[in-house]
Amino acid sequence: MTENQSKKPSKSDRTRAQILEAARLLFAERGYDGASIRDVAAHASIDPAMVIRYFRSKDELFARAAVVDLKLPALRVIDRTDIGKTLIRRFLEIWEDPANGTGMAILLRSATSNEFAAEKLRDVFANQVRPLVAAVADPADAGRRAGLISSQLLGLAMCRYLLRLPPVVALSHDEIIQNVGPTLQRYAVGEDVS
Amino acid sequence: MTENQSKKPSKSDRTRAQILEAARLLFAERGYDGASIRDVAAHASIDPAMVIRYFRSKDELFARAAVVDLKLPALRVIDRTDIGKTLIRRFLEIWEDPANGTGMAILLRSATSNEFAAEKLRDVFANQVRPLVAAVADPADAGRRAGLISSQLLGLAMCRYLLRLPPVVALSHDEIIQNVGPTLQRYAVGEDVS
DNA sequence: GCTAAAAGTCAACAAATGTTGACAAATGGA
DNA sequence: TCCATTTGTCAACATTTGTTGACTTTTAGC
Repeated sequence: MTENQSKKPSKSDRTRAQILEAARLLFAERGYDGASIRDVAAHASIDPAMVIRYFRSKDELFARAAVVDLKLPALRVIDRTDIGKTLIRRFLEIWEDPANGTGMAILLRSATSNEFAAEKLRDVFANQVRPLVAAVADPADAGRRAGLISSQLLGLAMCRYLLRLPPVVALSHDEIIQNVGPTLQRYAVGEDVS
Repeated sequence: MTENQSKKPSKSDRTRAQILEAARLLFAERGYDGASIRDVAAHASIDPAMVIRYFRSKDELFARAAVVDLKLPALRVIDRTDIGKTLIRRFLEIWEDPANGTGMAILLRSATSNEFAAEKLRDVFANQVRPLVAAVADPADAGRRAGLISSQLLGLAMCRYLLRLPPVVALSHDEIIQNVGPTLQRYAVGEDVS
């Protein structure tokens, strides 16, 4: 395998990193179809052939670029009445953090027209949001509750970061937390959620 | 203008309609980039050149295909305590109606990577959702409230119809109305929304 | 039935795309 | 210094794409 021996930061693993960085930027801004290998190469000041040499194909490059780890807080240890606010607060942090925010943008930007991205995005919510909800609510309801939470979080991200709907862009963090927090709180542990 | 004189259903305006129907179907399923003119032509059992003849370009074809009218009910005349449920109920109807649902799918599917679609989608919420909210809430807050509502509706549509997140797909209409209704109600007229 | 306009067919274009292979330059250990 | 491996460059490929123009077939009024 060509995995890191964790020894040499040698020479042009840097090239590899530059390509990946450029790819993440462009995939996040333009989506899978909109970002060509030539665009990525130009952005990394490198030859298009190098992109293929380092990553075997565009699909594989995209797979390497579309990495996300929400690092959601364990809801078990937080105040049960603050689940909603904690969730939305953490979510905003993720989107603002260049590393994770870019990953989410990459997935969301391409998920509507790229089955791989769609599957990856479903995975994120199935493996990172749902188990988290299962820890605080009846596991039998966890799927539905996680689905509802996902719909609100994903819609907010769409409106604010991709679609850039002006009134949603204008919201401050505090306003979002105050407004969306209660929604998530109810979806997570509300008794009226069937 | 080549507008209908509302006289002749003559001959191959039908071709035009077939092309448009095929285009709407494919744009809704695969997005702007994913649906080629040749695909559309094949689906309409017609020559690709005909697509260009009838609609001058792919952009123009897309513009003709991406038509949406939410036909939202006037919130003024409905029970003020039922705004949320009415909204979400109407929204579900739209997405199930082949005509309007397809239009929304076209826009949403392409909005993340096509600026025209994004602008059109922003228009839908600015011109159809916002004024409706302004009729029942302080007009000064209408933008923010409409934005929040949009985020939830759009996220639900993403999860249920495009991303097909299993737990969200599994929800019945009644469950959605019961769960999402209160959220929209609070976004529309809730006193704790800043 | 004749003819002009409409509707449809066909082949080809230019551009963009993912990908490849042959070749040159640089690097680093012996 | 020499040589083998790595790193980079260049030109080209095959395919797909939107689009066009020349041409043929069909239609419809006289």
